[in-house]
Amino acid sequence: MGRDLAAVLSGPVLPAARALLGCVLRANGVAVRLSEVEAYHGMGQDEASHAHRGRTPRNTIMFGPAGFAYLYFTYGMHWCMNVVTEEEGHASAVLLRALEPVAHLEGRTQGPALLCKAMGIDGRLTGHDLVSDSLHIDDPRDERTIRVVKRPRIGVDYAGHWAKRLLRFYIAGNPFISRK
DNA sequence: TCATTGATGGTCT
DNA sequence: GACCATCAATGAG
Repeated sequence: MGRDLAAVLSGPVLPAARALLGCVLRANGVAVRLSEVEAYHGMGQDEASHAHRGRTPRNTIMFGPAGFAYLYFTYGMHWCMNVVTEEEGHASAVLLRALEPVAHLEGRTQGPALLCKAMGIDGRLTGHDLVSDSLHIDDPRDERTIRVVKRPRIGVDYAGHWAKRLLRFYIAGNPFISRK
């Protein structure tokens, strides 16, 4: 991971989420481009965040330093991946919701669980950093400006006014999006 | 096109 | 015991 991206991930979650759009994720030898993400704030704030009630065994990686993977298992069958952001002790993260293949890739990639399935990512990677051979995120430093669409997050209707906040981001015009 | 539901099991109260 | 940052299949309109 480049120095600039690492610095942004160590800062506030909104710019971090924005910066991850268009970045190249590589896992198990496959490279893809991130096309849709969601931002989740830390403890005591965001009612949709896994960390909002405090630290538990599951979410403890969210409280660590930025640039690590937080994997969680949900609905009895799906893995979803986050990138931890902000400084150690602040539990915010960015959920990876969809990606655009850059080479041949089997299966659909529009949705957080589909993304993990297609990339062969599961709970074994939780707590893993994003600078290794098996898991890596890089900013391609593309000169093109990415137009970002902001929408409410998916599947968090229980979260009161936090459900309405525009914390879901995707690349405008990109077809690899989980939902219109 | 939209709403509903079953699958399936970890996590937290 | 209830809930769940999901997905695919189903059926109504």
